[in-house]
This record gives sequence, structure tokens and C-alpha cells, in this order.
Amino acid sequence: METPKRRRSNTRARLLEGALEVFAERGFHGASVEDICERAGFTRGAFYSNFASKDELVLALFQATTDRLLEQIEALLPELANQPGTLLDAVLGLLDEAAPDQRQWHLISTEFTLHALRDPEAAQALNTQRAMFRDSLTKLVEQITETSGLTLSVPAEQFVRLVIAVHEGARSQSLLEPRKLPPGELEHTFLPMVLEAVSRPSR
Amino acid sequence: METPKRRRSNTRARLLEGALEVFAERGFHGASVEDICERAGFTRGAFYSNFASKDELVLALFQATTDRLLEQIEALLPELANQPGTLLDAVLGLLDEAAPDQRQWHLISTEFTLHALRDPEAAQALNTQRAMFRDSLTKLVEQITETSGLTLSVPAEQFVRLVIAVHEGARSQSLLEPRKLPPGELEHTFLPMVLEAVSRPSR
DNA sequence: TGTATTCAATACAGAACTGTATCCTACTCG
DNA sequence: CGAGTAGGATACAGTTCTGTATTGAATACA
Repeated sequence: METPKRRRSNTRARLLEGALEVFAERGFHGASVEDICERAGFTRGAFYSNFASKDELVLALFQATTDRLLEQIEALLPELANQPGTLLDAVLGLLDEAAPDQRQWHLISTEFTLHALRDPEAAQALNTQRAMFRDSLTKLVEQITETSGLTLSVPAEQFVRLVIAVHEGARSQSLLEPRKLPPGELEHTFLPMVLEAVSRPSR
Repeated sequence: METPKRRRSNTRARLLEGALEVFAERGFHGASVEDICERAGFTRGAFYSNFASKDELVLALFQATTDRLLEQIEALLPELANQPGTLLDAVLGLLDEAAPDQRQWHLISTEFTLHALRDPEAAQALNTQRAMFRDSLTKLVEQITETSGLTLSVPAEQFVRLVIAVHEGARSQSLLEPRKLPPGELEHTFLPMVLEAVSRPSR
């Protein structure tokens, strides 16, 4: 039961997984195809049997992580929207739990971002991914503000953009100074401040 | 009058400048030593006569840009502190005018950050630079809040960290979507909101 | 059971890059 | 004006990486 096309997609998955790790450690350009294969437990033969080039792998990897992320979010959304807690909890919950390994995720997504800033095609792909992510978060925010009687002083999407900016900026700082800034601390300090700034109980 | 050691430091400078451009275009790993030399109008002979390796160049480049940045800030500070305008104006002024070419600066500093996240030594260097930058900004904020009768609801340094996070996060977003988000627009939207969140007239 | 097919390993050719060693040129200075 | 030197170009050797072509093994199928 583990043989026909299953095998292929399995090695593909392992290659993608290996690529994720190696890219996080050395960056796109810094990681050779052989590094990736070695990490995945294959040789280059397997690689070129599954991907035409490293660029194609990068693209596939982006698609895969994107799909997985959106999937996780879909799963998380109803839970966060309906369950107890405040807007803050929900937003933090989505931002935090969407990325299992903070550090690796940040490295990879920064790498993608950098890549996108230099390549319009990649920018396009990344932007639609980010737009979907923003939409999810926006919907969540709208739902919760409605049910909890809050009013935002700016449009929800603008608010979400701000939240994302703060989150990413804070994460960058805390990863750079892990001793002084425990992971998540900055975010959890900043976001309440921001939230308080733009939301007030609707009368 | 342009000959003894002047020549050397001149080609060094040109190499650094070329490196800055090429790194911005292709990233550290993506840029070969030869690319850099070509950009600067030299061959590899000149390079290895001035630097031991690409790593050393990166370090020197970081130092050079760091020095230049701090120098500019020193020059800007008194002007911003004493002249008219609000806290917001001053902060925005410092953040905006410190980086002449937004895009290139962002690419390079992101690249540095990524590098630092993987190399503790680089992290050390980057962190002391960022600490100095934060200190400047913190002093500026403290001065202005005093003279303008504002009180921050959090320590000034914490406030500055938040401002930097917002600034970097916003810049990243606007560079990714230049059509939808004109440069600086997001920052200029977000920062007032943040500022309002944590500052109030001291009674 | 034997044949065909699929997937990955191995072997190989070519390109790119790095770093060194040598050479050339243009100043400097006696 | 001539010897010495510094800075940079050129040539070269070694390494690493990519991509292709061939081979081998395991499975599907007749």
C-alpha cells in the first residue's frame, strides 16, 4: 500500500521538508541542492527527478507552506471566533499558533520576503498569500468586535495591517535579542497598547 | 595630491559602495566577489588587495554604514529636538531622513538582520548598533516629551521599541505593495495611532 | 514468472567562483 | 633621472555546484 505514486510524493515531501530546514539555516542562495538532498536523505538524483531546478523547488515550497498555513488558519478560526476571551486573545492566538516554530518561520518568511522584493513574480505570489492571511484576520476581528461590543476607530483591515506590522517588527527584535527579550514578550506587550489605541466600547 | 594612501582608501570606498548596490540587488550569497568588483570598476585583484574575504567585506560594509547612520543622526538630533513641531514630527523626521534610499536601505538592513539571526557574532554587532540607534531616539523622545508637556504611559525605551517595530513592519508592507501603498503612507498612518495610544497631556 | 516501468543512485561534463601567485604600471623619493 | 614600491590587473589552480545521462533495483502487470 506504500508503493505506486505514494512513494514519489513522499520523497517530494521529504525534500521540501529538508529544504525548509536548510533554507532556514543558510538562506536560499546559501543552500546548495546537495545540502537539501543530504538533509532529506537522498542524492541529487532524487531531486532532479522531482524538481526541475532549485527555483522550482522554492516555488513549490512557498506553495506548500502557504497551503498549510491557510489550512491551519481555517481550522483555528471558528474556535477563536466563538470561544470566550477578548479580541486580544483571539488575535494573539491566531498570530502565535499559526507558526509552530517561531524562529524557523520567521527566517523563512523573511527570506521569502526578501526574494519577493527583488522578483516581481514572487512578490505577486507573496502578496496574494498575505492578502488571504489579512482577510482571515480581518474577518476574525470584525466578528469579535461585533459580538463583544467594540468599535474600531479605523477600518478593520487597516487595524489588521497595523497588528501585523507590530507583530513582525516585534518578533524581529525579540529574535535578535533572545536573552533580553523572551519570545513573544514584546508582542504581548505591544499589542494591548495598540489595541487600546484604536478600540473603544461602542455606546 | 591624490596618490599615496588616498588612492587605496578611495578604491576601498568604491568597492564598498559597489558592494552595497550589488548586495541590495542580489543578496549577500547571491553576489559574487567578481560582481562587486565589476560594479566598482575593478577586478578581483583590487578586491583581495583590500579585503581578505567577502565576509570581511560584509563586516566592513556594516561598520561603514553604521558609522554613517549614527553620524547623520548626531547631526539631525539637535535640529529635531529644539525646532518646532510635535513629537510625531520629530520621530518621523529621524526615521525617514536617516535613510536616503528607503528601498535599498531596507533590503540591506534586512539582509544584515537575516545574517545576524544565523551568526551570533554578527548579531552582537547588529545589536549594539541598534542599541545606539534606540538610545538616540529615546533621548529625542524624552527631550520632546519634557518640553512639550506630554507623558508616556510606558518607559520611553519601550515606546521607542514599539515605534521601531511599527516602522519596520510598515515599511516592509509598503515595499511589497508599492502600488497600493505609497512609500511612507503606512508609517504616517500608523505612528499617530500608536503615539496617541501611549501619550497623554501630563496634568 | 517474466517483462516493463518507475524512481532514485551514480557517474560525468561543464560552468562559476574563490583565492593565490605573478606581472605590470605609475607614483615616490633619493 | 633612476631605483624602489604600492596598487591593481591577469593568469592560474583548486573547489564546488549544477544539470544530464546512464545504471540499477524494486514494483506492477500480463
